Amino acid sequence: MGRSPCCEKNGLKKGPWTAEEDQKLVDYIQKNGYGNWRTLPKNAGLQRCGKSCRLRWANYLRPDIKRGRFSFEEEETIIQLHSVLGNKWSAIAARLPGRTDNEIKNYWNTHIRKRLLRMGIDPVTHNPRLDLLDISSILSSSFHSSPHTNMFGVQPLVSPELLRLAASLLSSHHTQNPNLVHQNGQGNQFENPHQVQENPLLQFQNQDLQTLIQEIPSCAPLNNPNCVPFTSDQSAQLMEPNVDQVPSSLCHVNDWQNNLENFLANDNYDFQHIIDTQSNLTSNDFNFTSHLSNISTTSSSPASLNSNSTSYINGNSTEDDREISYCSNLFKYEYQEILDSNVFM
DNA sequence: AACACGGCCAACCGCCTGAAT
DNA sequence: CATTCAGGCGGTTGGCCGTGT
Repeated sequence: MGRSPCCEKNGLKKGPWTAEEDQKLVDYIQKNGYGNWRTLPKNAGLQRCGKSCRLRWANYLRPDIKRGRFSFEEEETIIQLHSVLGNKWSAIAARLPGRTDNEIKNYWNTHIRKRLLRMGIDPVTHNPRLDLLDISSILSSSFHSSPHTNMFGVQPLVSPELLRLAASLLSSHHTQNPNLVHQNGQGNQFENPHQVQENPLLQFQNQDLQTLIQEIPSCAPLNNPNCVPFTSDQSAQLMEPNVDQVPSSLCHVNDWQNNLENFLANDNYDFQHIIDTQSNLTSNDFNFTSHLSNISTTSSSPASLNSNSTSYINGNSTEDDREISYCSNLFKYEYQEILDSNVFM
């Protein structure tokens, strides 16, 4: 025989907890501690099963739970951890003090996942969505002549061809590096060892990519101490028509865009050489920036001004601003991944 | 004011693993 | 060794609430 049943399951209450039930549970745990969820409800005078009590305590009543909106740093941490751990919410929660797995799971499904999809990023693989590449290809063909936005309100970050190449390179790198393989053991959907040998990007030189990564202008880098939440004064300043008053720690989106465009036009990086030597690539493959042009024109948040696409990038800004930051960092991250992999050796 | 709709999130469901018997 | 269950986890649901019409 096995263990005896923990409790009589008939007649137990389900559904939302009342304040009275919460108080009973808190009082009991404060006096006796928790651990034996099997006997706890009976001892605490609750008509609930132990499982329900454990969940209520862990997700809501625990005193060290942090409430309120997720910070920019927390959000970036979730995205980065999810790219490595997948849907291991408890493992992700273990690295975010005060946040529960349930809360992170809900936040992912209601906010982050949708935003990644809107950005054309597969929230499962964190790679560009292959199902959008054909659409992106059509839209990017008129990239130079007309800065139109696509159905998501943004320009493609990179060309379809480059996305495909990056995706295949990343997938080969992920399968080579055990630290980047999901814990559930599932392989990357792009896994194909032969792609590495066939990929023309392999002919890029290490120095070219290193130069590219180092010189891409930064915007709101992760963990940058200068990227701090808006104070009320700063928010007020952002609403003022005189944009010269904006604190220097904030990066004006137009400045960032101009910097990036200047960089791309700079002779320091010989794009033409790459284009000339790679028959699969064209000049369109190196246009990254105009997706910013339609950002924040409709937002009424203090982080944005409503005219002329004036948005500011800092550590605690609007969802649009977070998209810019994430796009930029994702772009740099992808190239760093390519460089870090040993496929050039 | 009434209704419809969609977003959010607390709580439940079902499965898996390891421990107890 | 087989059986049974507690605890833990991820997926899903249903009700509440805000917003739009």
